[in-house]
Amino acid sequence: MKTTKGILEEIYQRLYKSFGPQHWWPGKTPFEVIIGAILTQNTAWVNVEKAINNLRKKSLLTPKALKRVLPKTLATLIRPTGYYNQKTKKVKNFIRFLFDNYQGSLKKMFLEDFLVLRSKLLNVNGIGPETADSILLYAGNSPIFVVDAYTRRILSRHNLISYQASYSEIQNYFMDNLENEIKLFNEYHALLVCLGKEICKPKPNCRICPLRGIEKEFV
DNA sequence: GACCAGGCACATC
DNA sequence: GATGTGCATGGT
Repeated sequence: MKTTKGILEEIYQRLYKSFGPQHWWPGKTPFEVIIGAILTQNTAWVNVEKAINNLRKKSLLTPKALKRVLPKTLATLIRPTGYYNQKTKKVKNFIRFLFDNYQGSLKKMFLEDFLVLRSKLLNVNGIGPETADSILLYAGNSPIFVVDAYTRRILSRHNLISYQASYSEIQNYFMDNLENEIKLFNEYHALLVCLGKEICKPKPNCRICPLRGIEKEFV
């Protein structure tokens, strides 16, 4: 009989052993992380990279530049990520939020208590719980666990949570049972994404899954 | 050509 | 609170 804490540690160890450190987030600056977090919503990362590169070429990866750019221009540049009209509004909404509250300064924004900032980010149209938490953890270096579709799929496949569990239920499942360490939260989520991309897909390849049978040890 | 990808807002019950 | 739908490109 293992505890939840025990099985979460076991999962982490196995993933780390299989895939190694992930060095997340795949973005050069905190601002780039934030834009990437918005653009990757329900979108393959390879397409986000194309959009980020388009923005970089036009020197648009700064708050000021994105404040000035015309929505139509922005939409064209982020087209590869899909939903480009929606995402144009989302990016613009975040930029407006950043200037209205923090004079366009990420440094000032992250001086805010991270739970207060979280609730403010959730009030920005286009930023939901996963995007907010990704911003807080990977751009702001705050101790919060990011939950995504892979997390839900992997845990429910192993009968550790219900597939219908809410975002906060899954988040608490981790945060109530893991040490409150930024580095651990960072690496753990990245490793789950790695497993999800490689193996735990809609059509899984359980034969080579490093977590195979882990739920049986739990009972 | 079908299926999928590191969500979210909004309408409706 | 749960469930359904629109948003859209690009890779496999």
